Amino acid sequence: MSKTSGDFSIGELAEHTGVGIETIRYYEREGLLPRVRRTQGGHRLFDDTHLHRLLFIRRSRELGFSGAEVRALLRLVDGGYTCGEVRDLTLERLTDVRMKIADLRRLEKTLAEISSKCRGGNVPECPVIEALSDNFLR
Amino acid sequence: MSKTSGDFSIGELAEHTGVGIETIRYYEREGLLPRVRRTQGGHRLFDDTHLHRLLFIRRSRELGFSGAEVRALLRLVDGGYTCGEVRDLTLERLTDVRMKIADLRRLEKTLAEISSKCRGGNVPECPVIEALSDNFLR
DNA sequence: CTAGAACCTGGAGTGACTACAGAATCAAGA
DNA sequence: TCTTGATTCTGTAGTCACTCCAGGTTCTAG
Repeated sequence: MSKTSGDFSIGELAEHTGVGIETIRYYEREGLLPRVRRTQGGHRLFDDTHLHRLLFIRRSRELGFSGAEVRALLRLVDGGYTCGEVRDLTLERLTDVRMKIADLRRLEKTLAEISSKCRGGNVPECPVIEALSDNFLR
Repeated sequence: MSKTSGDFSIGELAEHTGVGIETIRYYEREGLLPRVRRTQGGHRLFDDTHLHRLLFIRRSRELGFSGAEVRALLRLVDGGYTCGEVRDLTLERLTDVRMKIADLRRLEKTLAEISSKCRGGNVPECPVIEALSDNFLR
């Protein structure tokens, strides 16, 4: 089996998707990507289906889905999913993200407050430190 | 050295803070918590300072600070810094937090968008999957 | 045909825990 | 005081999602 026009080497696939070579091999090992064709010499030959699946995986990961969740999404894709199942996963993720944002905004407020009280200089006693240890993160 | 009124066992500390026993030991090993007193038998004896520090660490971790970042925050608390240094470090954290918030808000927007298009149910066509599969995310 | 770029496998390392085995210690009741 | 069962101890290994490396093989352009 040799490379034809529609095929990618692993390096080309990595370049097209922004996913590292090692990571692609890892995904294959873990079964997120299906087993792939090889050349006589053993080099991997990918095609468009791999490209799409890999982009799907990358986007899902970027959105914060865990490996297991990506696996679940892929199972749904592969085997006749229902819209409801997918929506549940997505909404769970959304709730999670919103909670993290709320937490970070509280922290931002605290950090902004205490840093605004400080005008720098070499004074070794700084009220910020007290604010940090007492107030910080309630 | 034996346990007195102000002391906690590791189990009590875990219960008070919601941090697992193994994780507390891990933090001590990694130097996030200072070396702790022991009974004659070798059991750890914690006090309020450990309690506060542990709560601080837990909260920071929950907010997505890495171990290294928590370490930096703790150095702030521990002192030995001039007011100027403290302010710089605080502002660095603040920038960091704001970037994290921006990232998460983009993420939230995307998740909300794609999940809002979905009405659930048993329909086998799902806009979430389509969104993940197509080029529509950037 | 050859040089060197790209690729291969198997294994180890990372960060931040988490789990476990087997031994020692502790606290409370008889 | 003794016993019993809960708790804690150390040290090691496992988890997740990669990432890096060594040492060897294959591919491709000139």
